[in-house]
Amino acid sequence: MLSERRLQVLRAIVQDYVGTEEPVGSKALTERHNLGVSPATVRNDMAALEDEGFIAQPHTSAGRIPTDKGYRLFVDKLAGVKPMTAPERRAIQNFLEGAVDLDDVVARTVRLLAQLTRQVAVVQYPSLTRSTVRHVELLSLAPARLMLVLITDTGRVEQRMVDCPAPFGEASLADLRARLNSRVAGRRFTDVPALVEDLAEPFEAEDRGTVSTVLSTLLETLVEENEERLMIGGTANLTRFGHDFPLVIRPVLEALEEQVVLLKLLGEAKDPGVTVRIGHENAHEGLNSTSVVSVGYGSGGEAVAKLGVVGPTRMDYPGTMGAVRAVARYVGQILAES
Amino acid sequence: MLSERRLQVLRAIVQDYVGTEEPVGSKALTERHNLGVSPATVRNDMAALEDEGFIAQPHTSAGRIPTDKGYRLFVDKLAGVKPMTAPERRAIQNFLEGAVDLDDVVARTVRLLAQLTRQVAVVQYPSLTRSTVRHVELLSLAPARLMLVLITDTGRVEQRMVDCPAPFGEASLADLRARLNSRVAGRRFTDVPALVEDLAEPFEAEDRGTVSTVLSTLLETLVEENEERLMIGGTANLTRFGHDFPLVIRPVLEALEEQVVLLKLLGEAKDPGVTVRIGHENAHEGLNSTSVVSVGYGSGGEAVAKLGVVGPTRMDYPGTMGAVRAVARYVGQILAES
DNA sequence: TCTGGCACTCGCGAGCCATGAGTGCCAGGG
DNA sequence: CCCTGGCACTCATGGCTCGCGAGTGCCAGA
Repeated sequence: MLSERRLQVLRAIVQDYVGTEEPVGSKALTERHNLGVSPATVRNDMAALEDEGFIAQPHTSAGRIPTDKGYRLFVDKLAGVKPMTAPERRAIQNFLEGAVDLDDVVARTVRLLAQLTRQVAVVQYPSLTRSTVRHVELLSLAPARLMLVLITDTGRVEQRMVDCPAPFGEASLADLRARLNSRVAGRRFTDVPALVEDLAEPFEAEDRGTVSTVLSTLLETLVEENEERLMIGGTANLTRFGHDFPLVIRPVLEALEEQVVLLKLLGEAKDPGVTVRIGHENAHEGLNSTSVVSVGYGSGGEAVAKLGVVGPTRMDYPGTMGAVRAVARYVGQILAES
Repeated sequence: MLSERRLQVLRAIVQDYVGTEEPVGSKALTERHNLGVSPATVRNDMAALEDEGFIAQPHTSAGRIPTDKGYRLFVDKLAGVKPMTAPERRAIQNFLEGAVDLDDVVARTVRLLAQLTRQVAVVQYPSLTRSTVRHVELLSLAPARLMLVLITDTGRVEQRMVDCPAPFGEASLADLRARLNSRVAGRRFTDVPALVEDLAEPFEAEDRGTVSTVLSTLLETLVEENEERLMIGGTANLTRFGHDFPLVIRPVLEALEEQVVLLKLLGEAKDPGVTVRIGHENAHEGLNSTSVVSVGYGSGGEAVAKLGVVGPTRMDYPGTMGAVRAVARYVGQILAES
């Protein structure tokens, strides 16, 4: 097992490297951190850390840089989450409170995260599956054409066209609208299928076709919208990646364009708290030299979606984790209020 | 005035430079294009073109590259728009026809444009001001709380909460819904304010407050939504910018994050056809080394929004213009159908 | 187990030079 | 008057050497 001092050496290496972007040597370490030992001792410790795979040297006569494994240890054991200061928290709250609708909340959150962390921010829209139905509306656009509008408790609105197998009268429409809402309003999306199962029964034979078409469209909407949307921002921060960045930035940009990839990325994190995936821990190849810090957020006790940032593995983990956690908390509050 | 041959020399320079990314010299020019004259003659022409500001040399002993002014002349006089081939057109149409709703149309358009041009694509959502109202729906969420849903002919849906000054009965609601739709359905957004002016009059005194609240919310929606949305994609193509790209890419990414900047960018183009803004012709500083190719598109004869691409000034203008024009045409078709 | 000392490695930047692409200019010919 | 071949000149580029110095590993002694 690694001695206490060796862990401190690792911590110092991570901190210095994150700060300077340059490989850190034994001498510089003893100067900047008072470890109470000489460079030679530190060298021995570094050799041990390298044997264990926590640090590596880019070329023979250079200092050491942390490996993914080194960052992992740092995050797990050596560093906490740096809480936001009170003024920062107030600023976050003020900024988010100005939002007028759900799109705006998400847009503001992305901007905020990107600015606070100076990294690329990713925010998932609140998921429909965990949401509840506020209202279902049916509009008649043409004799055999309806529009179905679904309104969720998070303020999201989804609409679908429905082509009816047969003309559908206004009276039937009002009837269906009333029955539908009395069944599903206030209920969770996941419960809806069971709740509407026998809804077509009371209708006249001629209307049943349309009713079941409407119902299946509704159910489809629930399922389809599980391909959840998300918003990203702060891509300009990619230029902070480092000197070799032309090679690194391209796959990252490509990955960021693939919503599927990002959703999987966020989805993988199962922890209730802040999750950090470092370098090769990310399944997607293009993101092998990035770290992803993510956390769930939600309007109640329950997480309805995730948000996070993507940055270089060489990032300020405590600060980033603190910012991500704080933003998630306040977004949750805002959603609960509205 | 520039002789015919000099224009051909300029055209050849632009084409070669776009192809090779390297300054082009007199000898290479005569070899690759059969101009029928010797390198020495070309040199004289080049000197003249340089005097006029159409080309420049990065350093003394290097070839020439086109200036913004050179590209401008090329686009205006020397190059046409390269039409898409039939298979390309079919592919565009097929790809866009798979779209299920407006969001999907825009998303697909962005992807398509980015792929065809290998550049950054920007697509503006169809504007509300030029659209017409398909339907206005009013839902009662609570005794004194309504939801207003606005559906446009382009398939866009906007919703707003309305807090009523007094409870509003179901009968009044149905009445208002009917009157409202009979007035505005099928009408242009710009005409709506005049059309609903006296709509509150037939109502009972106790309801008038609510009616006028609803109306003003509706009008607000029209105005607010002039802050139009847009979608961008293909940012990974920024890596094609060239060798010096770290310096260039950053301001571009920053500009792309500012929707306001992009909207202004697209808005500036007034031509009915494809508009090209080259390098410093772009008002925004960060985009001084990029060119923007944009065009309006719309579901009828009229343009309801713009789309375009942002790329390096050294781009294949004829091909890009062709792709942009073709995509706009097919998006218009798709919108008209739905 | 820590420390000081010492020899060794090797990436980096400076300086130097040859190369060659490309230019401008000029004098001669159609 | 315009085009052409020739010629001298410029200068960025790439290969090369070389010294510097940061950083290491190892060892002997406290």
